[in-house]
Amino acid sequence: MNEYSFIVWQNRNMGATAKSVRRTASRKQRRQQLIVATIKCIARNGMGSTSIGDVAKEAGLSQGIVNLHFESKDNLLTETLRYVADEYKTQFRKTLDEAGPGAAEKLQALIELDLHPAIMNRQKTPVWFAFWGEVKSRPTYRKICDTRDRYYDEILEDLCTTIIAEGKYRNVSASSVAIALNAMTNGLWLSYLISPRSFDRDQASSAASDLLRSYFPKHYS
Amino acid sequence: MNEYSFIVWQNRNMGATAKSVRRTASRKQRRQQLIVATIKCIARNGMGSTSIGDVAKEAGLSQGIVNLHFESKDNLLTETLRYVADEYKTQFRKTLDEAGPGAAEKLQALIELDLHPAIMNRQKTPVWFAFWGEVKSRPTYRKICDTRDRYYDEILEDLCTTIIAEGKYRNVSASSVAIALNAMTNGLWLSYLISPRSFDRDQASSAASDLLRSYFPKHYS
Amino acid sequence: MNEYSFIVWQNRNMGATAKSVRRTASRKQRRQQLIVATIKCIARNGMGSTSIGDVAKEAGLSQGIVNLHFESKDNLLTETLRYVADEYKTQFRKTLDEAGPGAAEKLQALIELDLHPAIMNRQKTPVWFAFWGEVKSRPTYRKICDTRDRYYDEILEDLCTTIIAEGKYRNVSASSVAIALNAMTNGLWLSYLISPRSFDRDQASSAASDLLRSYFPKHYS
Amino acid sequence: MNEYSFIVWQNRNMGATAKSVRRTASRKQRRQQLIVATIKCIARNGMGSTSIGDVAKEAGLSQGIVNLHFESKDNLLTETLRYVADEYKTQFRKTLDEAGPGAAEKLQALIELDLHPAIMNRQKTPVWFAFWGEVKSRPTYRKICDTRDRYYDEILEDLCTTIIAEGKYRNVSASSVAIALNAMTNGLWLSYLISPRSFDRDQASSAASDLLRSYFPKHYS
DNA sequence: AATGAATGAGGGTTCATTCAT
DNA sequence: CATGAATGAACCCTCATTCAT
Repeated sequence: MNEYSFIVWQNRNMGATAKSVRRTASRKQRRQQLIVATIKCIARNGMGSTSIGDVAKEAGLSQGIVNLHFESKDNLLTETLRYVADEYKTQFRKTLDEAGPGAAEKLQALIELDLHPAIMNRQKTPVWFAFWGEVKSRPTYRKICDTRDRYYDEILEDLCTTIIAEGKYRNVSASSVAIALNAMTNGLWLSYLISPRSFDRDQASSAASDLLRSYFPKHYS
Repeated sequence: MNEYSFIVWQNRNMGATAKSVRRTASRKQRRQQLIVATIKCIARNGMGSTSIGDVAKEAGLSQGIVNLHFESKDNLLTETLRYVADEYKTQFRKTLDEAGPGAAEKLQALIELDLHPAIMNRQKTPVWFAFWGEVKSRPTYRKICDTRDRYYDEILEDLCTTIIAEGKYRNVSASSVAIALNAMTNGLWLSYLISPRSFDRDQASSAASDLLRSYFPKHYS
Repeated sequence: MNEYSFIVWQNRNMGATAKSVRRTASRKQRRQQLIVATIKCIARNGMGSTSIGDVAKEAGLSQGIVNLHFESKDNLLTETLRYVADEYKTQFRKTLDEAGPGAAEKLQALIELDLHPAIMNRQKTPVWFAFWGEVKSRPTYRKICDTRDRYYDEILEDLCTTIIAEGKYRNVSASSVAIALNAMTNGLWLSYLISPRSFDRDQASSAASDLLRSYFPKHYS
Repeated sequence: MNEYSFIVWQNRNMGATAKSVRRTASRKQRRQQLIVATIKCIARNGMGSTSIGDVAKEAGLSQGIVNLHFESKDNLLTETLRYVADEYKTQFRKTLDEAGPGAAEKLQALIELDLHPAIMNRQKTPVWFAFWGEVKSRPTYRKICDTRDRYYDEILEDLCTTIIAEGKYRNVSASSVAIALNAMTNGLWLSYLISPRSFDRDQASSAASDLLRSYFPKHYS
């Protein structure tokens, strides 16, 4: 790559990473750059139509780059899923910490996070489903998803336990509620995936609120 | 085909058709046979690893057979999704008709149908997710799924409307409940997909019951 | 084939054969029917895009019919070429016999035959070139074409010999003229093939006349 | 690639490139190498029996190479025709420039070029006919051939115009002669194609001379 | 570290041929 | 004789991977 084309290349990437990625970007940066490109490709074309070449092109790099940094496509995809899961977890954790102070507020905030454009959007939702679609035949994917799921469930169940204790609710168990809430949010992603046009975020949000109110009338009124 | 391979072939087909079908299978039967084989392959290996050759082998037929009956792989997959969706709808309709007599019983029966081994099993669930994984990039898939979804939603909402009227429930709208229930059942499929071992069908069932009871305490007690 | 579809089929073929082809058309009739269909297909789609299935469809018959009557595609094509060559020869012979009375008139008539719409048209010309295109790799084609060519040449040379004797022309040999005339007519077919729109039949015809006049001024004035 | 197969590979390529070209061949060189291989294959096996695999093997390269450099077989063929046409045009132009000084000499030189072994040989002639055989069904081929034809015609007509003016010939028009000469040379190629053994280059040459002499007796005596 | 030409296995598809009906 | 479902080899093309530069 000569000096001129390097500059072109550099500019081309400005949009993607918001800061100058050097030719000798550190290993970690390059990996992330490729993961981000992978996400874009999967979101745009689906898992089945995402080739290593597409990813490289999306990243503005050369053919061989993926195998250089990830050894195999399989690896890239696994790392991509891990990245997506981590990102989700980070936002989840942050919401959990910042919302409050009570368990009820935290719970509601977490539910709403799942409906927030930062999480449920035309980029991320398809990626989740793309990976879920392969879960059955890829044990590694399953494991990563499972971990995320358990984490989510555990925290939801803790919050519910607190809320139930606070409200002395009977007739509902914390685990039941956690299961239902977890399922519901994932299910709403599906509705959004299937009919992104007609999907009404507010309606979904109020459906979630209604549900919480039904479970815990004293907390959500 | 020599004698040995004929017998192999015959046996291989026993499962699918329960009797030796040779060149006489009607066009419709052959198509169904191939669709069933496709479902098995997708469930076993995932969408991305299902080749036309695999499907043909699974059906005990030759390479060219798929293109002979479906013209293209795309077509086969679309027809497979349609088949799966129709099958679901049939069971759904049957449950709706046979359960009863009241709306509450019907609603509960429909929710439980989604958790029933006939619907939620290691074969069908992965197939649904395999197709959902491609929804973003395949408008046809989206449409078929959308239709199924709307149908489901509509009936659930009707039932909820009746129940709400019967019980004079306030604080919940029929559409809210329908959305939440639809989302929840789909979400439970995901939990089942991700952790088929630890997934507890009874727990899921009771979570669903708890939810219904929370919404409509007078009906589910 | 039931009675209704038979009638449909029968009608469909009326145009092609101008008389009722029975279901039990004699072997010879069927063969011709298929050959005619082959010619149409080659003229329309080219040799490379003409499949046995296309031919059968064009003839309004079933897949297997070609192999039934011709054993192989190769055979069908060879027979088609033979048919085309025979047809040409028949018209050539007829022209030779009917034109006259002198050699000069006969020669001119033969040249003009090659430019006549009955011979040089959008159906036949491409077929000739389609076969010539394969001549190098198909000895059988070569032989058939060669035979036709020699026949043509021989007769042309005879006529020229007569004309030269009549006119006591010097400076030209019969074989030279025959070679040139034969080449020219075939070459005009190429011009017609390549630019059927801008090709001017009259201009070609007068070019041929000019040529004859240059060779034999006393005969063509 | 082990040592033995490397040597094999090296030898195989000697003919084509006269020195070991490995992965370094420039894009343009590779394309030409493949085009040359294509020409050989078509000349040897005919258009219909020339597969991408054959071409790659002929070039001593791998299957995927053609699509890497030409994107599709269609493209390769079109470029091959273009190459052949360009090559012809170059030789034509060179002959036109170098022959002379008069128009008559130039004309004769051009006619003789078409009969020269450098142009009319067992490699090139079949290739021309292979492409002409597909002209009807491939508009792109038609266009390329048409362009070549018009170029040829135009120059021939110009030369004839000059000659006619010089010799004050009557009874012939420049366009008539150009058409006839063009047709004749192409037609001679056909004779050569059909009977390469018995085709007599000298006889063809003298037939051409006779023709010129008949048209323009004052110039060719 | 990065490139991109090259590979070759595997995919979807076409189609001449076979054969039970 | 005729059909058309079925076969399976061969095609073109894609793409993960390798490797000389």
